[in-house]
Amino acid sequence: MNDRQAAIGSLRLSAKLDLFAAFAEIGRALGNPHRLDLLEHLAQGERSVEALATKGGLTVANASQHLQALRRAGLVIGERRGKQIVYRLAGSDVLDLTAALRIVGERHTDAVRTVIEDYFQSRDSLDAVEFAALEQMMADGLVTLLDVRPSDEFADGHVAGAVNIPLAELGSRLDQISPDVQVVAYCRGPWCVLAFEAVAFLREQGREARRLDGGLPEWRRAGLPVEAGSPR
Amino acid sequence: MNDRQAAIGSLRLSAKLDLFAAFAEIGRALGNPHRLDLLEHLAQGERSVEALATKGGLTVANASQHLQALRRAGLVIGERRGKQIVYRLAGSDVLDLTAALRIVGERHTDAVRTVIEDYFQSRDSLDAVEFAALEQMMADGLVTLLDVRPSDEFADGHVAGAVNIPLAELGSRLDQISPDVQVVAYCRGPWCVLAFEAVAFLREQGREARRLDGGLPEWRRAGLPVEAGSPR
DNA sequence: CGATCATTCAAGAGAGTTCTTGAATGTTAG
DNA sequence: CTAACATTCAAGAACTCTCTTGAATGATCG
Repeated sequence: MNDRQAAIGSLRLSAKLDLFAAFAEIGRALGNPHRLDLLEHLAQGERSVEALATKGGLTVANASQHLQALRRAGLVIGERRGKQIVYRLAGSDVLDLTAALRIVGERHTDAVRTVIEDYFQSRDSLDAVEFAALEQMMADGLVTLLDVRPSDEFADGHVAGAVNIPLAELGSRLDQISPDVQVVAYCRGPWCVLAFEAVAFLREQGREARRLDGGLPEWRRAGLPVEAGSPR
Repeated sequence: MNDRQAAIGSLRLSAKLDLFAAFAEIGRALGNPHRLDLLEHLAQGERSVEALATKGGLTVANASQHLQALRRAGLVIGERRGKQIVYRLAGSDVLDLTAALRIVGERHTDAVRTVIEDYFQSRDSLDAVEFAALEQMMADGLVTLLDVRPSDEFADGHVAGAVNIPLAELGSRLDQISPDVQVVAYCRGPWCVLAFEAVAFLREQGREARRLDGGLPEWRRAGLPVEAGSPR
């Protein structure tokens, strides 16, 4: 029996480390800002390596390497489609994982609060509109729903009834937003900074503006209406 | 307006990278097998640095460094209590995060399946007993619930009605387990290898044994009865 | 079938992580 | 106040990660 006991002991240690090493690989994949950015873009829909590189501000070779790290961790899947390789999230549980990461970050990490407060003086801009509240406001005609992502992403799919004004054009197209109703802005996800900035800018301009609590992936996942088509 | 536009642009980039860097720090904290092990131990209850170092097979200085990485990421909290510093999980959302990590690992990472299959030839041992099923079996008197953690952890808190036989003593204390009823084994959590090995060993010995789907932290979190006291 | 395009591979410089060792800090007990 | 104790800090060696550059692969198009 002692041989078996010894075997159990040594086996335990290596099996445990191997198992934890596999989980740690997923953790490491989440441990880089660019890779989190890539995951956010992939949460919008599938994308080619080149598209992801452009959106993420990376060289193609570098983006490819990050995507391979994500693939090894089982977070994304790459599939050849014609000349390109198209990546997508490996499953909806990946969204759950990033959401869990976000919740821990929001609650416990001073860094996150500090970053947000550094850029947006008033805490009000943190106060987000829930999906259900937005639907009510839209039904009542009390709101302009503003999608501040770039036009190509809007065209690829957006919340039904949203108007697209990319953040960069917000200043010059302010006259296209009725001053009489509140604005609710959204972008790629709950951490997407575009919406924070749009809200900050609109408030500076004297508009009543708030952020939507979540972006397109969360909206889609809640089974709420999404439409696609060319931007205005 | 153009100044403001430019400001928005540059701000956007740095704010985004800062935010994602904060989240990535949490990811990195999850990106090391020893730190995942420490989190599993902390999920049992609060522990001093020395206790964690011993359980994790680390030097005290090294354990301290890992714990500080976890603390910077907002995953654990350290509090001075007398001469010692006692660490605990920063919140229940940390359990949610590790659970999300586990789910992605189980579904998508070949490495996890490979590791498990390498050590446990029969897939049956993966087939875990749910909490509700266990409660029914216990009510019917059809089961021996076996806690295979070391005695000190058992004494610190365990599932009500469980019997403690640490894995290392399982061979020599086999006669203390009735051969007439099924055995359900559990340990520290869903990835804890002790229970896997106990099940493998018991099956080799011709016993009917299965793993509980979760460990003490999950049981406690489900609001199910926990008792503390000295081991037999 | 050769040209072109998208992606991956390979190698290397620079930065960050991990673990070890020994000293420093801060708290308690006598 | 001093000794003992638990933890943290600091520095350095070995290793891993990240990004860049240029070449290699593999698919499509004419």
